[in-house]
Amino acid sequence: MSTDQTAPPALTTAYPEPLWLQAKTALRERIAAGEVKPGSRLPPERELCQMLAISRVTLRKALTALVEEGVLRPAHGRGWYVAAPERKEWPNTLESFTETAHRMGLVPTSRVLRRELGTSTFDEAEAFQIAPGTPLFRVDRVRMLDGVPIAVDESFVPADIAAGFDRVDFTSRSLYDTIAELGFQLDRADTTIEARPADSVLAGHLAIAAGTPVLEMRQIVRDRAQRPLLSSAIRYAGDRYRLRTSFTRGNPT
Amino acid sequence: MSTDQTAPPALTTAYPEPLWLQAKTALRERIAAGEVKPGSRLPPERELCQMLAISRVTLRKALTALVEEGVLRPAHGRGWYVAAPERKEWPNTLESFTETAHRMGLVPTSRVLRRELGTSTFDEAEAFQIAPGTPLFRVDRVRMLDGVPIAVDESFVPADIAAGFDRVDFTSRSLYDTIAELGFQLDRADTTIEARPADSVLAGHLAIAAGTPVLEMRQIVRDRAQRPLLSSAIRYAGDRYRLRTSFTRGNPT
DNA sequence: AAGTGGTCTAGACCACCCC
DNA sequence: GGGTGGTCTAGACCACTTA
Repeated sequence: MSTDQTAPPALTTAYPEPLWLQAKTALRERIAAGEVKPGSRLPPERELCQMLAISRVTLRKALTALVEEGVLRPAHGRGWYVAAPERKEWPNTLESFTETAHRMGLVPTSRVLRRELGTSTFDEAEAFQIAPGTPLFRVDRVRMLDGVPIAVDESFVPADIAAGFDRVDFTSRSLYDTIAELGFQLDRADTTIEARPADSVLAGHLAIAAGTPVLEMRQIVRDRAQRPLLSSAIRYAGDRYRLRTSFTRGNPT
Repeated sequence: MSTDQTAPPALTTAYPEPLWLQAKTALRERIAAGEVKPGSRLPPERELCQMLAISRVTLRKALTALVEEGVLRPAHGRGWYVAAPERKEWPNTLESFTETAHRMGLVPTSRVLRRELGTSTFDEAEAFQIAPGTPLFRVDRVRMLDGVPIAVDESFVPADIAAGFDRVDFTSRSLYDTIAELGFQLDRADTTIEARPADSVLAGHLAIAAGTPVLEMRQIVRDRAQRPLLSSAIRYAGDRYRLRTSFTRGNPT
């Protein structure tokens, strides 16, 4: 055992966790605990080095890693700042109607316009990759926030998946969640979005004038086997709703 | 020892580019040139240090950056390997205007309406998390397919990033690609989408009637450090365009 | 001018892989 | 073993911000 050059075993002399990782989690926890509030500055690097008893290079590795996580932001001659807590858990998912409602502190409800078991038309069959005439479960709903109509949702589900759906109360339940809770692995949703004028029927349901801009989103949701589970068309009153999402362009982590 | 502790930098004494960045591009170019083929090993770090005349820490910063780009893969006791040029299609990217054009066999072009260096307003400054009055580069363009106007694009870029952009021909070049080629790591694009009626100016550019539905997409594109690089608002004629994407669902929980 | 982050170095030791 | 990447340090200088 030759001399250990200096390194007084500060607090944690453990091999399992690299020092910079320990520092990173320590810093993140302090920030999460509110010791340093969002928007305010961290102590200077040289100071943090003393506090954590690590070198500056190591500290900076921890700080840089926290930047990638979106926790910190560096500012050259000024210091390290805590980023606004804008953290989304699933950054690549579209914010759902329910999520939007909760973010805005509103109550989402639905009024069922139609709910039936029919047979698929040629177009529907093509979308689902099934034979025309195959039974399809259909639900049409007006979706509301605090009782104000926001959108009209037309959804189709293959009948074999939708067994028992005629007993579900879709005024408060999400069709999406209902399918997921049946154990199906929802994987991806191919989506198109466009702006269209409202026709008279839609305008009636939304209490807007015919011809008013409407945001139309069509989705086909598939499971891991790429089997279509749900096809939906939602039409939002243009001035009452806004889709929110975050696209990624980088490498996976 | 004769000392001169502050060793004069050897060959590349350039201030503008950090050494590790020079090393990174040098390595990437060598790999791209085929000097090291995909799947094979790079020379040992200590050797590369000599070749590039830089310290190991600096070299490793370059190597790590190339990992983030997907060019290299580290293997602990074995070496650094050139990653297979697997071009993954990131599932959650929005189909770009150019991609849409190619898929449909049409030619995308742009007409520049405005291109100027101005100062940021309060709103713009807030979006970019910079001080109001900070210089911003702005480009307004009409985007066309086979000469038919499809959308109007208003984009803002911080002036320090946009250095030299006044010499770029944006009638055929993508603003997005231009930024990416400068070496910025575009990471995510926070997006909102809504349907609005066209105002008279917009309607004029798109040759549609005022009040016609328009699809409005606003994005803020950030790099890995979550620094805003680009803010844009694109308004598509409702009956001439459709956004296409695919969302994935993080399903655990 | 002082304070802060950004870059860089030389050298050390550890953990992993393979012979 | 010997070679390789992974971590860590102390100290230096540079660039940016603020006063």
